[in-house]
Order: sequence, then structure tokens, then C-alpha cells
Amino acid sequence: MFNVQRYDLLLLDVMMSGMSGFSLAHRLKMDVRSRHIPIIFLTARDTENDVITGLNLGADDYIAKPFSLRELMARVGAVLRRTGRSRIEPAMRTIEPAMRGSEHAMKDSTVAEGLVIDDWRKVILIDGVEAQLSRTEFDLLRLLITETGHVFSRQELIDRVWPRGVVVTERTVDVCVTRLRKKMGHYATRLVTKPGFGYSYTS
Amino acid sequence: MFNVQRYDLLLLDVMMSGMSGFSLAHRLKMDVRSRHIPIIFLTARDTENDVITGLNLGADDYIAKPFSLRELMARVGAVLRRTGRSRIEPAMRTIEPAMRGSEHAMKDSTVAEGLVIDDWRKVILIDGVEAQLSRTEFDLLRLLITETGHVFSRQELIDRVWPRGVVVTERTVDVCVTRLRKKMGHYATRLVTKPGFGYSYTS
DNA sequence: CAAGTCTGTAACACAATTGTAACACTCTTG
DNA sequence: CAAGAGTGTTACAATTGTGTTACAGACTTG
Repeated sequence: MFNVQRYDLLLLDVMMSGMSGFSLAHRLKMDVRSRHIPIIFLTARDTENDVITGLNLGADDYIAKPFSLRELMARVGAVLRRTGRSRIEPAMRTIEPAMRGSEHAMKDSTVAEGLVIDDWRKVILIDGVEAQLSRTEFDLLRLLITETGHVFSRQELIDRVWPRGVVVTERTVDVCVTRLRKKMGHYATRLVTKPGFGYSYTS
Repeated sequence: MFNVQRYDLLLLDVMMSGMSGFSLAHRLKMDVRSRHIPIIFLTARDTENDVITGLNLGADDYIAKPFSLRELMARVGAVLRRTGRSRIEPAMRTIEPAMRGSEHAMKDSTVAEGLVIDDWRKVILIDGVEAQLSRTEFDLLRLLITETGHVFSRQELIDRVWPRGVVVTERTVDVCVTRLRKKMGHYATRLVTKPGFGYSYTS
């Protein structure tokens, strides 16, 4: 593609189909045509190793999933401003129309690998397919995803998901999780039970 | 048509009768006579794929329905100014007479597929046929359509549609929606209830 | 390996939410 | 001030969502 067009910035997923984002970045650095183009990595993995590998290859920034599109845009803008490689205006002009139809996604969408919580439309997208969640299920999933990895106790979940003042059994959480899993298809296994502790979302 | 006349800008609907706007754009890019003419796509579809296809074909901008004619004109002006391909004056001279009969539409009309909110005459056109809405119904529908897809909570709707300071039950919103649906004929189903969340307009 | 504990889940009853008709009240408008 | 349109509330029906419980497994622990 570099033979045909010039790019202001590369947004690479560490886990791309067929080739890892790192390999691609490595190959690009070998290529004179693409040298000095700012790179931002997207990744679900947030281990130190990944971060260091990314920065050694000259990544200009690093965004761990889940992230909001608002955050993504802010970082893109920051990198473009910082590198001064291109004026921001033309870049934004390219990006903006692409965002037009989905501006709402800028507002509060939360993104995990394959899963989008669309807080605007109040639906979740599983591999791009809408799934209707009830209010409680929606709030529960959103909380778990926004703090991916953290194990919540049942009481904690009740306090933060259920309306103030309602009193429910801890087993209620289990049932809600079961119902959520049913609607999440093959991502059901990401709602992990930690026996004795509670539940967490793990990518 | 390119044999007969020169054009300053193309405004293409992605969904045209007989041929998609994309196919046309593709064929135009092959044709020397039409090369380098700025293109703006109009579309109701806001999927990522459409956006990307549009930009790859060299679209200069992208407007998703619903949009106001005011916005459309602003973008046309922006593209003409940006491409510098023609001075704006002559272009506007061509456009203006065409708009004469429907200048009022410039003010605040909002267009969704099959539905026009005429803020000048305070009526909506359903498939071109006028429907009389009360003040509250009109404001409610306009808000929902201008933010197509967004799910509003009942309180949010009360805050933004009902006059400042009035206090009404949340159920009032339900009744207003019911009345609206009755006047919207077969488009009634576009006023979608999201149980537990609120209402939205969906095309 | 057995007793005890924890979790998954179906089923049920009930609780909450929503659609809608009816009615009373308000606000215009002539 | 009368007529009519518009609006908010309420009641009840229809729909949808939710909490609890019971039982079956799974897991833990000594």
C-alpha cells in the first residue's frame, strides 16, 4: 500500500490476522518509504514485555484495550501534534467523515477484543452483531469490562450494579451472570468465575 | 452527461436506483473526463465498510443521514474551497436558483429516510404527505431524529423537550410516544422502546 | 474418599415496566 | 365565554424482567 499512498500515522493491532503488529512494524522500519511514520499500537495484552517491545520498535504510543474511542482520538491527535510530521488538519479531515456516522461511538463506547459496549444505543456488539441485554445485564457487563481482569465479589457487584437501596441475595448475581453468558455466544468463557471470590471479565 | 457539461462537484447517494453510488464513483474514476472532480457521498448506512469503501474511492466527504440542509451546504462549500478546483462563486450561482423554491428548507429541515421534519412550516412530511403534530410531539420527534440511534432516558427527554421548569411524570413521555406513533403510520416502528432504558429513533 | 461448600441453571412466581384508553384540566382562539 | 385542541394523570392490561429456590454437579479439604 505504501507504493500507492502516503500515510500520516499507523494504527496497528498487536494481534493482527496472519501477522503480528510487531512483525509488521519491524518490516516497515526496514523499508525506507515508510520510515519515520508515527505508529500507535493497540493491544489487549498489557504486560511489560509487550510495552517494551513496542517502544523499542519506535512506537509513539500504546493503547491497551479496553479503551474508549474518545481516548483513541485524543491519542491520535496528540501524536500527530507531537511528531509534527503532518499538520493535523488534513489528517483530521480524513478521519472525521469516517467517524461521522458513528460519532456516538465517540461518546462512551467501550471496546474489548470482539466486543463493543455501545452506551449510546444501549446494545452490545458481538463480532459486530447486536445483542439485546436487559438493563441489569448491560450494567453488569459494562462494569466488568471497564475493569477487565479485576475480580469483583458478589456484594461489590450488587453495590455497583443494582440500584441503590435494593436488597438482593448474592445468588442473584450468579443467575444474572448465567443469563449474560447465554447472550454472549462464544465469548461466554470470558466471564470467569473465581470460586470463593467472585467474577471477572478476562480477555 | 460528461460529454455535454462540466461539473464542479458530485453529490452521490450510496443507494441510487439501478446502480450504487460506489459503482458510479468507481466508473467515474476510470474516466479521464471526470477525474479529479470532488465527490461527496450521502448515505443512510453508517457501517465501517461503507465508510472505508467511500474513502478508498477518493470521496472528499461523507454525510450520513439524517442531516440538515444547512449542514449539507456547509460541507459542499468546504469541499469546493478546499479542492480549489473551482471558485466558489460560480458554483453557488448554480446552486442558489435551484434552492430558491425551497429556501426555507435551508433553515432547519431534518431528513431521515422517508421522513422530513420541516422546522419552517412546523410539519413533518411522511412519504411526502403532511402530518399535523402538536408542539410537544414535534419537538420530541425532532430530537429523536436529529440523534438517530441514541437511546434517551425518559428524564432526558423531559429535560430536553418539555419547557424548562415544568414537572411531569415520566409516564407522560410514554403517552406522548404513543400519540406520535399513531400519526406516523407505517413508520411507527421506528420509535423504538428499549425496555429499562428509554426510547430511540431507528431507521 | 466422604462430608461440606460452592457454583450452574431451570423453573416459577411475582415485580416492574410499558401500551393505551379514558378522563379531567388547561390553554387557545374567535 | 364557549368550543376545540392539547396535555397530564391514572388505571388496567399486556409484556418483559428479576429474584428466589431447588437440585445437580463441581470443587475443596481433611
